[in-house]
Amino acid sequence: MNAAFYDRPVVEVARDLIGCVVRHGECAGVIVESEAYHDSEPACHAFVGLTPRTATLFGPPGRAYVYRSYGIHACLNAVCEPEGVGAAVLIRALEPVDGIELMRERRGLERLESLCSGPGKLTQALGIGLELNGSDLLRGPVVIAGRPRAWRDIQVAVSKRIGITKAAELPWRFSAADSRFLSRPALSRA
DNA sequence: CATGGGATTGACT
DNA sequence: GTCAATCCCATGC
Repeated sequence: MNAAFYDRPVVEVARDLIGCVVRHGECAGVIVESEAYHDSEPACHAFVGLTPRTATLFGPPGRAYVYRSYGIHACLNAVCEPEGVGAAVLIRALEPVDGIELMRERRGLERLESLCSGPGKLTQALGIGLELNGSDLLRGPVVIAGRPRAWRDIQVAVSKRIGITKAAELPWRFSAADSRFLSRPALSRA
């Protein structure tokens, strides 16, 4: 993975991240669900413009945007598009690959399919907190690597984004077809 | 300075 | 299916 990968239209990057690997320390998982957000549409945090909260989104591509959701959870995004454009891909679900026992400890759960099947779950499983906001996804501590061979020709499904009230009709959610590790099934349409 | 709303989750009816 | 937990921060007075 290189810097140019993220310096592209955010919807393309969201699709291409399916099958890629997120790693933090000994824990890692394959991305099976993602969503695109862009400052031109109101569901994106960057829609309000450049503020302290959105500064990371408008910064250089290839960085992590980590924010607190509902006062409780952290959610991980990959910042995309050129500096000055507020856009990012929300990582919504992973298929656990490495460090599974540590994930189980952090989550307090055994079931493999429940460890990373949601944006707040996977940050808990991988130990990703707000202190990693703005960190470099090419250098770490959190890194995203390209698709393993087995995931090279995976089928990607398209659907509507989940859990938002504004611009909810945009088909900007992507998922690995038939994955058992999604936050919700991808029933849908392009 | 006070207020209100989430890109969610897990527990409960 | 319903609902509370909990906190950052954008907005408005």
